[in-house]
Order: sequence, then structure tokens, then C-alpha cells
Amino acid sequence: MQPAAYLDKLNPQQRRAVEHGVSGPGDIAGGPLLVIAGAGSGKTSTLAHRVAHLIVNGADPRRILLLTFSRRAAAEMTRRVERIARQVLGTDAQALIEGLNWAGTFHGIGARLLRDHAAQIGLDPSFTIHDREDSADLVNLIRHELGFSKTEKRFPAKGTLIAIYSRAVNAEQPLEEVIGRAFPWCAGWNAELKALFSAYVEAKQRQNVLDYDDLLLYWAQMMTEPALAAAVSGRFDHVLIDEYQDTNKLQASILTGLKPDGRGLTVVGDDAQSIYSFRAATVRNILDFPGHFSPRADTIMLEQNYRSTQPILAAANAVIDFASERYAKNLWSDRASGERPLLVNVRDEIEQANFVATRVLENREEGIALKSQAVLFRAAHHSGPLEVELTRRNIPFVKFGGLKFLDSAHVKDVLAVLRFSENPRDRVAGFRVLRLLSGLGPATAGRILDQVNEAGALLPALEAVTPPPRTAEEWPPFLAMLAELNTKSAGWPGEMDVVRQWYEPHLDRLHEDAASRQADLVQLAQIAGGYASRERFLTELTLDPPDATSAEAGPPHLDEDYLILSTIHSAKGQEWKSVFVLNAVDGCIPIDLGVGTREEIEEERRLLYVAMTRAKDSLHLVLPQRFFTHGQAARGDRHVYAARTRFIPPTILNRFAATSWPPAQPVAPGVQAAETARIDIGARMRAMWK
DNA sequence: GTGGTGTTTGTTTTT
DNA sequence: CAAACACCAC
Repeated sequence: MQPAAYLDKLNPQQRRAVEHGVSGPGDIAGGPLLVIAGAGSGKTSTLAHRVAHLIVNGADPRRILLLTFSRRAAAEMTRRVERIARQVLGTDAQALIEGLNWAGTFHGIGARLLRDHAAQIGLDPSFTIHDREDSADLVNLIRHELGFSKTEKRFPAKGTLIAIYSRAVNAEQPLEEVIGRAFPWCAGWNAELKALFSAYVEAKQRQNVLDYDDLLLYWAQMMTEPALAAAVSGRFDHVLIDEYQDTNKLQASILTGLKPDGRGLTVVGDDAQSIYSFRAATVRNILDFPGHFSPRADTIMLEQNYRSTQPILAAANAVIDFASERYAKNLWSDRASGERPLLVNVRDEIEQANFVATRVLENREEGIALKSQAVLFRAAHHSGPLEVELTRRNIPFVKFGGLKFLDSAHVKDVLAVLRFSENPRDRVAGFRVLRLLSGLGPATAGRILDQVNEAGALLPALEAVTPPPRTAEEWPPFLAMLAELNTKSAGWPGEMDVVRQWYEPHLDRLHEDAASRQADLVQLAQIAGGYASRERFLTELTLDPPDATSAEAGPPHLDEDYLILSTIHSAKGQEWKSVFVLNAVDGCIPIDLGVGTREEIEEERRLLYVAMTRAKDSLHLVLPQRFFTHGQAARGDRHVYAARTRFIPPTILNRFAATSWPPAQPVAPGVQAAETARIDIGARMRAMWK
């Protein structure tokens, strides 16, 4: 074997990271390693090379745990590992990489480990998983049961409650501290909150459901029990974690349990890109990592940026230079260019949409595919006017982030039926399903679920129920459907069709726009076909929902070209030739809700940094000057004026070029308005013949 | 108890 | 401006 020729194109730092602890074939157990990887510094490539290098030197891929931030990232990583390994090992690589099946998110891997070890921790392996909304629904149920919905002073709403609970769990902080620091307006309810959370935990256990936090919490608890900890840790020789800056204390505890002495442990991340503190992620994890071990973990910095041109990087660096605490690093690029990032002033969001659509098409004429361009924004609804404009101009786009189609009522209904069948004790699912029947409200549903619970089995209990008179007609088909699911005769994904067939008349009755919702369900059935079983489908869909509406639509879309729309959060780890950042104004970046504490503002600053560093060749920040306020008639004129984001103060304006759009014209305002109108009508006339 | 109607509220990012 | 909530008629 040619010694490590495949490592030749790595720079010295990357190469050190890849070879850390690997002395030669068979001798590959190194101490803990921290890689601080600046934006665009080849982080994914370095991690993939390291995994491949370990395997090439004899590591057993079945005993490598690779924790990533999303399943998409895990798939991408696996693909790259395979490509690298194939260069060295030829066709043998295929079989080896198939063994690399412990790659996924903390939550996904947690779910697998918990099912594997369910018996040892008193868990029924058929547990179902509640997403955030299900958890909130269950909390709400308890909130009512305990009488907190009728308090004299307003009691926190379900969303707030689950947020408090989740933060306490993930930050490993006592309730008092969480409320004091993050939810000061909820102070004074400590005793009530404790009672409520205690009831919530009991309810989850009775119903055999786990929420997102439980997947981590149970895993962490397993690691505190020596025998179990040994069993779990013993599965893995190497543990590698990507995006470590976005992990929380609970996740760090899991790692400590897995690899107490740090041998075989590699974490990679960039403190400057930490943007998930609302999920209790703490940059302290990455800052304090080296000191957790003795001797200290080795730290390697990747500072050469291969992605962006020098002017883009200089502007991004200027923005992040104001950050208060971080690993000092000096990101540099040798991709020269004369083009500074552009600050584009536009009149309002309508003009912003106009500008972006126009520039995107111009870029496309110059040979930059739509797919190589992205529009990024702070909040999902910021892209609303742009989506209208893109549709009008027939520019295809795919949107990442924001509302998923899994959140729509009809999709949740169908999933609830499957979940109820899988785990009859799942009360949130059962409640939702029963209430689909006409004449059956919350009271009756609650009573029926109590009976199911007592009987311990779904079908016998339901057969014994006398439904209310108005439900009588719909009851037998309902039971027949559940019975068919129970026999598993339809197989998977056949069961999906069984449910859809039963659901169709209810859909027609409940929703005006039944037809378009029916189309969504066809798509859901198609997605279902991609999973091996009902259990895997339900679990993985909850933990890794399709992140774009048309992302899973299948092959027909693959060769089409489309523009990327994405929240900044969902843009993590990605790059495009041309990037547009919408609403680079105070109130949007930073978002007006996020300026409460200094930490929140710092995180907003990092968000802008992440957005800017996605761009390879061209970067536009768009600044609408007026925003029309909500809560007025469609053509109302109430508006507010916005200022340039505070993260680009006058002192660093020289890193940018500024312009206005549409370009100023030497005509009177009245004439200009008339011109705008004429263009608009012309477009409509042309559209008539499309 | 259910389901329809009118009123109020609160509004980010996601595993 | 949508969803949660309160209220009222069957």
C-alpha cells in the first residue's frame, strides 16, 4: 500500500487532525482531540478523511460512532468516507463502509440504543416518540388537569412550559436557575411548575412515550450505571462528533460517559458558529473540552478558508471580531477578488423580492445555476414576499426550514393513527385519532382511552365501547381499520394505504381544501415507502423530518434546477456561489425578540457571520428601509423604518460596497410610479399566454 | 358533551 | 393573521 498518498492534498493542520493518534496499521488508539475548524476550512473533508484513515489502518467500522447534527450530514459524511476509502482499498471499501452504520444524530442514535437496551432499563421497546408539539399537547393536558388553566394570574402557556422543562433537562440546571436566567417572567410559579413537570414525567412513563429530551436523558442515565455504561461504551472504539459547538451539557455528559478518559474521542466544531443556544447548546462545551482530560486534549486549528473570496471573508471577519468571547483565530483565504460584499438598499420588502429575483436571473444568464444560489433569512416568514415574486416569475425554488409539511393537521392525523396502533397507551395520538370521528369530543375520547389503558390491549377494549349515538355509523369502519393494522396483513407501506382509505371521508368532512391535502398524503405514502418498517418510519420521521417540502419528492426533481431558500439555521454547513441575505436590518438580524440579553445578541451576531460565510464568490445583504406593519388592511400604509443591522457599524462599512435598487433615475417620483405600474401590467399580459 | 361562532392573543431559530 | 380560547345553542 502506498503510504497515505490520499492524504497529500490536505494542508499540514488538516493532516495532523487526520493522523492524530494513528501510528500505523493496527496502532490507532489516540488520546482526545479537539479540532477548531473555521468556516469553510474543509471541516467535513477532514473528518471524513480521519474516519477513512482509521478504517484503512484497521479500525472496525462497526465500532465507530459518528455523531452529526442532522441525518443529511451523516449521509454526506458516510458518502465521502466511502469515496476516500475506495481510493485506497478499491472495491473492498464497499463492504467495509456498509459496516459504518452508527452514523446519525445524538437523538437518532439514542433512540436505537434505548430500543436495544430497553429490557435492561425497564422500557417497553415499542415506545413511541413525541415531537415538540406532541409534548406540548401532553403538557397542556396536565396543565388543565391540575387546574393551572384557571389560575387568577396568567399561568405560562404550553409552549413556554415545555421550553422551561427542556432547558432544565438539556442544560442540567435546577428549575429555579432556569427560570431565573431564561424565563424571569415565570418567576413565582416554582412549586406549581415542579408539580406539573413531575406529573408530566409520570404521564410519559404510563403512556410508554419518550420526548426528544428523554432520548438524551435516558442515554445519559444509562451511562451512570457501571454495568450498562460498560455495555454501551464497549460497542465503540472511536467516537467522533461534528458541530460540537452546538451540543449542550447533557450531550457532553453522554460523551464523558462513553469515553471517560477521552481515548478514541474526536470533536470538531467552531465556536464562532454556535447558533443553537435556544436549545441549551453551550459554547463552553467546546471551549472547555481540552481541560476535561489529563493530559489535556490536543487542539488543532484549521484556519485556511477554501470557500470564500478574500473580500467576503474580510467582511465576515470584521463582523465576528466584535464577538466577546471566542477562540482567537485568524481565518484567511488566498482567493483574490475585487468584489466586496454589497449592501443593497431597497425601499421595502416588495422591492427586496424584486431585486433578488432580478439578480438571481441575471446570475443564471451568466452561467450560475439556480442551485448554486441561495437566499438566507433569519425567520421562515421573512421569505414570504419573495416566494410570491418567484412564483409569479416562474422561478422554481425549494425552501428549507420553517413549517414542515409534517406539521399540517391532515398529515399529523394519519401519523397519529399509525402511532396509536403501534402504542395504544400513547394518549396524545389516541386523543387526536378518536376526535376525528364526528360526535366524539374530548370527554368521550378521554373516557375511551382510560378503558383502553385499563384493558391493556387496544382492540378488545374498543370493541367493548358503546360509542355515542352520533358516532355509531363511523365506529365499525374505524374498528375494522385498526383491526387490519393489528394483523399486519397489509405489510409496510401497505398499512399507509389502509389508513388513508379510512381517513379520506373524514378529510372531506373536516377540510374545505380536501383535494390538496389528499395530495400531501399521497406524498406521505411515497415517503413511507422509503422506510423498512412502520416503527422505523415513525421514529425516523419524528427525529429527522424531511427538511424541505419537495426534498423527498423523488427522482423527477433531481435533474431540475431550483433556487435555495433557507433559514440561516438550516443553512449550517452548506455553501453556495452566490448568497443573498434578506432583511439585514435591526429587528430582523438581530430579531427584535432576541435582544433581551447580551448572550442573545451575541448569538444573533454569530448568525449573521454564519450567513455571510456561506458565500463563495458573491454576497449581497439586502436592507429594506420600510416594513409594513401587520394587523391592518391589505393595502394599508402603516409602516416602520428600519436601520442597518447593528452588527455592521460605520467603522467596518469600508469592508462593503453600498448601492441602491432600483438604480436612481433622474425622473420625478410621480413619473417613476407610473413606470412601475406599466411594467407590472406588461408582465400580466405576457403571463396570459404562458 | 359536542361543535359552531366570535374574541383575543402573541409572533424565531430545531433535534 | 393564525390559532387558542371563551361562550352559547343544540
